[in-house]
Amino acid sequence: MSDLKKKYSVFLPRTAFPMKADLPQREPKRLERWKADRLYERIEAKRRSDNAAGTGRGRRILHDGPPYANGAIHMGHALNKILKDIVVKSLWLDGYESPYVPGWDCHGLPIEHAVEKDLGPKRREMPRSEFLAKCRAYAQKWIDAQRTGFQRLGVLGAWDQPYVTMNPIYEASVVRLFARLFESGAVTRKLKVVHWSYGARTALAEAEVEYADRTSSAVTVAFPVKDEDARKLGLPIPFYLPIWTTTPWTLPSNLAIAMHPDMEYAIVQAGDRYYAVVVPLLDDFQKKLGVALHIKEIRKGIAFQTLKYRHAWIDRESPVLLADYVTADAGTGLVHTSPDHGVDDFNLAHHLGLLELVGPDGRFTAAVNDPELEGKNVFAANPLVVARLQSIGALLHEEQLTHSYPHCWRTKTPILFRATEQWFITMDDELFHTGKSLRELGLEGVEATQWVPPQGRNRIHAMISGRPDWCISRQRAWGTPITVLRCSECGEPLVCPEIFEKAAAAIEQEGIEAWADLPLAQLTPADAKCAKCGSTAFQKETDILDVWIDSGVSGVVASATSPELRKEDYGKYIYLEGSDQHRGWFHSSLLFSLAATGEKPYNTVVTHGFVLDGKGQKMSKSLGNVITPEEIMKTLGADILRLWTASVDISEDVRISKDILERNADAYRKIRNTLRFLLGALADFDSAKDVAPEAQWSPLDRWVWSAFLNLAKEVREAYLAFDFLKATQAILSFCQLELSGRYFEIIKDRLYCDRLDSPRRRSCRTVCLALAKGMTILVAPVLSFTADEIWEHLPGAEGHVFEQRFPAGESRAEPSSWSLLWRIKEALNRSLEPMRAAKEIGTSLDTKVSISLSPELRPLLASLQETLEDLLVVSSVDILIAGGSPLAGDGFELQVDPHVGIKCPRCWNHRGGAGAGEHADLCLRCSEVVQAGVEA
RNA sequence: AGUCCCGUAGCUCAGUUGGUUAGAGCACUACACUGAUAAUGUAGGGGUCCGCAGUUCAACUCUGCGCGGGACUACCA
Repeated sequence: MSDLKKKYSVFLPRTAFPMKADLPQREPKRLERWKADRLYERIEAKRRSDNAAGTGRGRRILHDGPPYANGAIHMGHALNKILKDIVVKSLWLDGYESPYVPGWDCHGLPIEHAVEKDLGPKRREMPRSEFLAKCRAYAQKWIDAQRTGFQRLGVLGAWDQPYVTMNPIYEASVVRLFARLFESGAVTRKLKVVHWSYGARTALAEAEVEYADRTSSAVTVAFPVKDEDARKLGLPIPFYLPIWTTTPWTLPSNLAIAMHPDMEYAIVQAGDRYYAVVVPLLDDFQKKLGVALHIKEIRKGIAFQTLKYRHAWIDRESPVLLADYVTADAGTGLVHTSPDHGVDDFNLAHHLGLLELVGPDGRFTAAVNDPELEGKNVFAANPLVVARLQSIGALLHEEQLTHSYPHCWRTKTPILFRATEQWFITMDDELFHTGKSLRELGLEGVEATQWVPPQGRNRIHAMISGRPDWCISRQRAWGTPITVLRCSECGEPLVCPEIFEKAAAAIEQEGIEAWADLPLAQLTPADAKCAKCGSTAFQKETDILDVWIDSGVSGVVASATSPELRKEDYGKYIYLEGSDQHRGWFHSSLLFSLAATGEKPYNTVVTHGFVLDGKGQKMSKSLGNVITPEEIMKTLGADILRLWTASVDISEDVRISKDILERNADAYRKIRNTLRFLLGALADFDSAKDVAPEAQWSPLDRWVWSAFLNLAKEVREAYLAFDFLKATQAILSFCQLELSGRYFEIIKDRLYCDRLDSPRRRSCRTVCLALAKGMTILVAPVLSFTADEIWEHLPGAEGHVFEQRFPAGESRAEPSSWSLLWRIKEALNRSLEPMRAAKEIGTSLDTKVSISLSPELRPLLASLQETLEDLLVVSSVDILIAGGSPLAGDGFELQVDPHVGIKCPRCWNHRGGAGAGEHADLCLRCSEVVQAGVEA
């Protein structure tokens, strides 16, 4: 029997496109080819010529947020870069020029530290410029590593010409833009409270602070109120304000006491004194004093608004101030305030002046005017202060408190907060004589930007409304220098355009290293004189700029310096970054660009969540749940990772795990096999003679093409709206339902068994080719490697898949008739199941179906103009028009029975027995095909 | 600790202004096919919509309080 079966040949799918993807092996080879073909440049050139010819859609550009050039790429990088690549590729396929210029952020502390760590003690002897060169080399190493990693993900872009913040041209641009910040009136110099390491004698950035447990003396101290001041407010006498602090050494700098305006304070008698204490802490206060408290009355904090008090031992009168940040967690609800040594304190009370009693070495200066304290380290002074409080009767209580306290991570000394002079970008002063402040301009910019998802708008709006002036100076080395001079006598800065330009010119040649080496004499203007003290001696400023300025002006600098970008691109960029960049790059780009140019860089900002593990936990070494792009490249390949990227809801945090990736590999196989079937159907397809004009397409082919056009519209719109999840789910579902489940099942017969030149086979193959092309294009932004591979196997495909345009066209569906057919088919499938279970049938071709139809449905089915046996993949169909009462439910009923006819050995339907001679058991169609084959 | 965001099948996601029996794809199970074959088709099972309380004729959907997760800002007198 088996050789009888073999006797009849059918036209099976045939393609060189392999079922097994082998992505980890094949992708790198494909990458090499892309590189050799200069694929990126080729696509861009194509879009440029389209635009020149008037057939393009103009320019739409995603501006890359620069990753920090430190360390190997992680999943967060991969997610971000792949998303950007999907955007760029969708724009290409929609007909835009969309140059993608990747960037790197290179200056700053983490690199400086890494290099210092490598150098060890050698760092101290090293000239600044040499140290900077080491930092430069370190950053370059990681740029190269990351570039390789990003390219491996399939990201196309101007990898040969990235923008790099440590490029001398970039550095010089930043210096020039900084000069413009001065011109715009955005820069001021003022005091700020910073983390100060007396061990390193420097201000520390957040990242340099580490927390460790420390035991401090926590004291409760009574500050007296003058009797006459107490009387003015009707307070009992003698009246004291008790405060609690863990840093007794800051008491000489006390300039105010903060109370909460709305909290209730009890006026209590303890022994022969009266105190104010916030109500929830009364018990605590009583325990500390060890005597009974008698509550006299209760007042809100605001009632103390005008109260003045005396310092515990210094001859000084200070005010009570109201502050919302006061809590009733610990202490007394009255907060010791020294603007020199606390951020809140400074913000609340710096108008009272700063005392500057503590020097950079952490010792009290002569200004303290106290022989016992002068010259003492502040932490060593703590016991002295406590003893003094004890002796004058101001100490109500002392205890040892172990708490988490900031330490300098290099010298391990405890940190103090210290007010120092720094450079700031001012948020509320008028800029450019526009009558508007940077804050106002920023908020306008937020309104004029499209935020995706829309919640981003609120988030950044709140930050810009509330943010303080931006401190932009750092006492570090690896960064853009603040190219001003300082008076050698009094430290007053000398800022002038001439110096900026000279510095910029030198830096443009040799990088920021040039600033340290630039001779002072060359820089100093001829008649320079200190505005404050009249001195003519100057030295170069050694502070550098906050790295956020570097990256914040990347849009401005890249537009001006990248060969692929133009000045007019600025202002219309798409930004796409993790949601943390609301506070980071979106924020700095908006403010610094506005301050330097008066214009914001972007008009669309897209954000995505963070990558978590399969359980929604943050990835960390200690949890052992870290997945790296590198290992995915080795095991599954970039297209699987890309599919994952396009299958999760990026507006929230996203999850990844081996299991989740495996699901995506399954989905990938489904798509790959669907495309492979189409390619197989196109074996030996000759575009010259096998194409059927659309007017001759069969109804079924027109149906599937309409369905495809609907899909293409949905997918294109989803891509352009950054909704990649929707795009891939639609594609996947189309592969599964419309193509594999419906269309392919039906066309197998005509593809395999019709004669080669049958009109419906030709129509079908024409549509298969269109579907294959179209699907490949739709999938290309995500499955770039695979799309490229398919394109090579497509008959008559020209150019590169990324040079194509999204398929478009009006869908001409006849939805009601086809949806009726699919409902009938579903019902049929359900009734087939029990028959299979009973071993009455195997395939649906073993059956005959009677359909009882409501009369009004008859024309619908007739309008399909296809043979129902073919559409339902059964051997025969009878239509019975139901008379009398209309049929319930869907308007049809099915009667399914095993077909008893002769099975055609070639096409397996049961309409056999129509052939002649030795082919007697064939069906009519097959016998004709076989006959023709014999004759030919 | 504060602010903001999130919590629907094993997984990834839909779920219109509150309104019948909460959907899709994958995975799983079974069956069929062996002419998409390390494929393919069909059917089926599976959900206290994080928990509790409230508003309502009616809550996955609105409110409050928890729990869990994440981002940001702090660590504080």
